[in-house]
Amino acid sequence: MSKTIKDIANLANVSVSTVSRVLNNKFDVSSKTREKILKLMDEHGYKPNSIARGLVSHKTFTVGLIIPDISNPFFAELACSIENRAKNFGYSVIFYNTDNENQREKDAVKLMQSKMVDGVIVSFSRDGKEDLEELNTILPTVQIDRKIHGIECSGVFIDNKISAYNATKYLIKLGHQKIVHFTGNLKTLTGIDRLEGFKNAVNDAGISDKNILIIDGRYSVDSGKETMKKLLESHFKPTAVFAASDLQAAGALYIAGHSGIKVPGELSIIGHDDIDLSYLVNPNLTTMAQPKRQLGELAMDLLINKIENKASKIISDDNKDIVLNTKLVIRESTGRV
Amino acid sequence: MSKTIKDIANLANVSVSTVSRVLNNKFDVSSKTREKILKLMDEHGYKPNSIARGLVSHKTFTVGLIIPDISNPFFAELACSIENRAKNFGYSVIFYNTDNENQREKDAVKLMQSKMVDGVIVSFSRDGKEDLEELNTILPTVQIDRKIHGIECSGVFIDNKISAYNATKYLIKLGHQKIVHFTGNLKTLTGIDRLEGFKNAVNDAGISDKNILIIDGRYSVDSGKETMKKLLESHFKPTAVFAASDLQAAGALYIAGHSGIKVPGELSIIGHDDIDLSYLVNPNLTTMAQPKRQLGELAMDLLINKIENKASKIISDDNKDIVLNTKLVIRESTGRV
DNA sequence: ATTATTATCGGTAACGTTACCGATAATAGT
DNA sequence: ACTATTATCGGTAACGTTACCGATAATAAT
Repeated sequence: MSKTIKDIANLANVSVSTVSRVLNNKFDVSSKTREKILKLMDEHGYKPNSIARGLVSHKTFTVGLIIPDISNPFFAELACSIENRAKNFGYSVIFYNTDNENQREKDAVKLMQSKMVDGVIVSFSRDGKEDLEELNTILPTVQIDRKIHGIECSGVFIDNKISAYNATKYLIKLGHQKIVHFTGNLKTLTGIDRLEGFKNAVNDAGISDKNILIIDGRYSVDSGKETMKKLLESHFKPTAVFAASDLQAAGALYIAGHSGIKVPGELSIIGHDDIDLSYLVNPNLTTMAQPKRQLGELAMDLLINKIENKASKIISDDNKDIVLNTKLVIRESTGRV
Repeated sequence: MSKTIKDIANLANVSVSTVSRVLNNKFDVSSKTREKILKLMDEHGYKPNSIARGLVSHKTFTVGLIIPDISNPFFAELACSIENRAKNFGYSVIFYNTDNENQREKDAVKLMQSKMVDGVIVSFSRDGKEDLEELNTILPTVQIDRKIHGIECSGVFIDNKISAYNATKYLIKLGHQKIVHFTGNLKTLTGIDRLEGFKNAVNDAGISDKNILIIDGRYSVDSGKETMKKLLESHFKPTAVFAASDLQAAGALYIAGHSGIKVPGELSIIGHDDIDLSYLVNPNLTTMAQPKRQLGELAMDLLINKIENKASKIISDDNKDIVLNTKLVIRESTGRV
């Protein structure tokens, strides 16, 4: 079927070693035979078999990306920048959706090991701690977005506590004294930290517990809709909502709109992440902008470092987390009380 | 480092052949030694090296996904359903963003061949015709969303002409007689077909050329914004817009909103695709809904068929396109003139 | 008891590539 | 002219697995 190094060698009347040498730009081959071989490879459309290469070199130039859900715009953007960055380094990426299910995370770990990827970028739920721990011992691994503590595995994150704190503080600055928080998935540190940042902000502002409400949620639009419905059915009447994600905020906005609640007139809503959607909804969302492209690129850079340091057995400083900051983007969904 | 079949064989005092046999569930091994080996594999955390497997079996259980941009929600959803489906069949997927650049498409083809994937799902621009042709001869290939004609390579699509025709017809039914179309990327058949469907509909309705306007665009939000700005600066005052994608429609909506143009009061807008965004913007978008999940799943099914038929050398009927239909979803962005 | 059959296993080659060690021929050094 | 060096190449083993062909031992058939 497709030509091998052997075929080219026969065609050129040289040994496979020589062909391999021109393939790898080794210097000890005359320019005459090099040209000849190059020409033959081109004519016969020879493409090196990276599977065979991988077997002997123990390098596949492939990295794994294990994320909850690539149809979530936030992760899609991460994936995009990771893939672009990977391409620059000559790597390709194989992705795996976990749907936040631990069994899938386990499967993913097994898969990555079996596929002999050179490294992995992961966003695990806390249930996956053991699995991440295992993965980290067998492969260069970097975490992204969702950190799991207590493991010697660095990553790139944002400071969710500060981010949530600032979001809440902004609401308070606008005069809001009765605020509800739609939490993210509390099986992720991201969700927990945002909750804590929220609590800290209301505490620091001296707002009493009976004037705040915390409702459990997930990061999705559907969750935002459901949570908003729950809120409307309750007797708690807040003037502002801090949603743990823009998707939730958009869902809440949707329900508010269809329930005749004016935003920001009667209710202010602030989201988190600044995905494309946030400035397209109406009113468009005030939110905490994550540097998504940068997150992805830095994660890839960190991974490349780990991979290459491991190869050269250098003990380096690549086990330090990279923590970026979010930025408050003020748009139309928030206003003075 | 990690255990090999040889290690297990030594541990169990058997040959590598025997270990390989239990690994592949061959029947000619006694249950006693099978148990022993299974136990040892478990204890030592043995995981088969799929690279080595792939080298001898010429099967990697990996498929390629070559798409313009995974951060585009439409393709993200396709990718999600493709990956889920692939998982069911025991395959993983490696994805590649082309950014609609032909050079990237060429690179992707080379990559997929070199990585020895078992098959590929592609969404190419028309510039990539030769490359798709080449890919199709060396690997089981199925097209998705964007068809390139004149190649013996089937795929799953929607009927874009009919879909655009119906979208336009709906506008006409609402009484609109002055309509503009924001085209998609005309380097894709998808864009061309939607344009033609639009033309057919206005022609069939007897609307004269001077009452329609066609503006070149791309599928992105930014394109929608720019195109809308262009439209507003022109002297053409339509009562309705048919945008080739929801992203464009959302961009147009954004500009309309910030220019004080009431939608649908002064201008009706209909989009295409029905991504999540469409019902979250305000007013939410009337659009032609694509069966995205189904598109992805059927593409994967088709690919699996091609892969396995090729393996068993059966000449089958898998070179027929699958064409699905879209559905008009009436929401708030369109109204009577 | 002797042969035929089956169950169970081992040995070896192969997949396509790279790494390593030598071998030869060509050139340089004295 | 003779040795030392360099440039250029070939041969072979190895990576981890599977496929194939036998070999042995155990059982069944006569």
